[in-house]
Amino acid sequence: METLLPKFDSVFSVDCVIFGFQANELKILLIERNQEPYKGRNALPGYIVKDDESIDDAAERILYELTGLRGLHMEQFHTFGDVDRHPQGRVITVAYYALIRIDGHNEVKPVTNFARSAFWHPVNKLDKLPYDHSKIFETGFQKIRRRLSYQPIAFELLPEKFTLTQLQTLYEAILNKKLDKRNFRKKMLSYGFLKELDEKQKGVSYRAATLYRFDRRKYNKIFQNELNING
Amino acid sequence: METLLPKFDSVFSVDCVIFGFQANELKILLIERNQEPYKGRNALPGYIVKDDESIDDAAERILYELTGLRGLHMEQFHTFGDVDRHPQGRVITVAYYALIRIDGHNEVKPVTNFARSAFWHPVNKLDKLPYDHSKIFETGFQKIRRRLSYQPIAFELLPEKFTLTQLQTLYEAILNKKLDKRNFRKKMLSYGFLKELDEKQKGVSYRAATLYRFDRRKYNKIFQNELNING
DNA sequence: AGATAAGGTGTAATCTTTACACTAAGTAAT
DNA sequence: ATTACTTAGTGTAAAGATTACACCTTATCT
Repeated sequence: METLLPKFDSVFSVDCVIFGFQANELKILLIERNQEPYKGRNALPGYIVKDDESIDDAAERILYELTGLRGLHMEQFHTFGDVDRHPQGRVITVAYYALIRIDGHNEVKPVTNFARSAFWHPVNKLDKLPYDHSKIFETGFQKIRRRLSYQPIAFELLPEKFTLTQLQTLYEAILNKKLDKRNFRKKMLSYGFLKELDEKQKGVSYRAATLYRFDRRKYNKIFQNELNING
Repeated sequence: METLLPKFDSVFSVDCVIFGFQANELKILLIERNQEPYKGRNALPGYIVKDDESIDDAAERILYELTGLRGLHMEQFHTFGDVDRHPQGRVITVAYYALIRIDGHNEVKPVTNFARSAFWHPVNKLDKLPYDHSKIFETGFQKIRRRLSYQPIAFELLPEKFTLTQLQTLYEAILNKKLDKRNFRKKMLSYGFLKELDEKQKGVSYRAATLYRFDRRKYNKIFQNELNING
C-alpha cells in the first residue's frame, strides 16, 4: 500500500533578512562567514534546516546561532530554488525577514563559529553578496516596502517611544522618497493608534519633540488588518 | 578548503493552486490521486521536484503531467515546511498559483498515471483536502485576493472578450462582496486600459452587452505596476 | 541677547469615493 | 404586434481624502 518517495541528496536552508533602523538609516544584519565557501565574506545569516524541525523553527534557531538574536517574529517571503544557486550542491533556501529595534540589540554576536562576526550594515551601501543573497535581499526589501503601505510594521523598527519626525524619516528610508511633514503627521494622527506621551525627547541640542507610542490594542480595534499609506 | 554540506533524506515538492472562472463561479483545479497515500482522494496537483530542475521549472512540468496544462505563468506564494505535513517523511512543498481562462481548457487530463483524473471544482464547495492542502489553498486564495487590488490579474481568468458584468461578477467572486454597478464601471473605465469593441455578446436571451478587451500595452504605459481597487 | 535648528501647526483646491434608481434594448411568449 | 421579462447602461450630489504650501515657536548654545 505504501509508495516510496523518490529521494535525492538535497538540502534546504533558511536565509534571513533582518531589518533595523539606526542613526536615521535603514540597516540589515550581515555575518562574516567563517567557513568555505566564501570564507571571510559578508553574507546574510543563513544555514541548513535540520530534519526534525519546521522551517519556521529553523529560521529562529539559525538566526539565534548566527547573531545571538532570539524570539523575533520572522515572516517567510520567498523560496529560492535555482539549480546552481549553491556551489556545493542542490540547496533550496527559504527566505525570511524580520524587523527589529536595534537599540538594545546593538551588540550582535554569533553563538556558533560558522560566523566570525555579525553586524548591522546600511542597506544603501551594500556590496554584492555571495550566492544569490543580493537577490534575496532585494526581494525582501520590496516585500516590506509593499507591506508598509497596509500594515503598521514601522513601529517594530522604532524604539518604544519615538517622535513623529523619527517615524517620518523611517517611512522615507523604506519608501525612498520625501514625504510632506504636515500631511504625514495629519494622516498618522488621524488613524488614532498613536498615543501622545507626557514626555519629550531628551539630550538634543534644540527644541525637544513630543514622544509617541504605538498603541497596538487601539490599532487592532480600529482596523481588522489594513492601512493605506502611500505618501 | 571545501566544507561538506550536511545531508539528510529530504524531498521537496511543488503544489499548485490553479484558479479558473466558469459559469460565474471561481474554481480551482483538483486531481484524483491514483497512488497511496490518499489514493482515490481529491487533492491539489503536486509532485516531487527533480534534482536537476529549478522549482519554477518543476512547477510547470508537474502541472503539465497532472493536468495536461502547459506554459502557464505560475507564481510562487508560500513554502510549507512543517515536520509532519507528509505521512511518509520530510517533504517541504513550495506552493504556486496561476490564473487561467477555463474556456478552451475545459478538458483537463493527466499525462502520467499518478493522477486518475483532473477537474475544475468551485472554491466555495471544497471539502477538506488531504495533507495540508486546505491550508495551502486558503493561503493562495488570500494572496490573489490581495493582489487583485493592485494588479490587473482578473483578466487572466476571463475570455479575451468579456462584458463589464462578467468582470464585475469575477471581482465579486474573488473579493466575496457585492460591488456597485455604476461605481465599478466608472472606475474600471477610468483606468483607460479597457478597449471597447464593436461587438456584442451573442447567444443570450436578453439585451446583449458590449464586449471589452484588456489592453495590456496601454496598461503598461499607464501604470508602472500598480492599481488600487477596493470596491 | 542673538543665532541656530528643529518642532509644530491650518487651509483651500482638487480629486476620489460613495450612495443611489430609472430608462433602454433586446428576447421570448402569446 | 403586443406584452412581459431580463439585463444593459447611465449621472449627480455629498462626503471624504489628498495635495500643495510657509511661518511662527521653542529650546539650546554661545
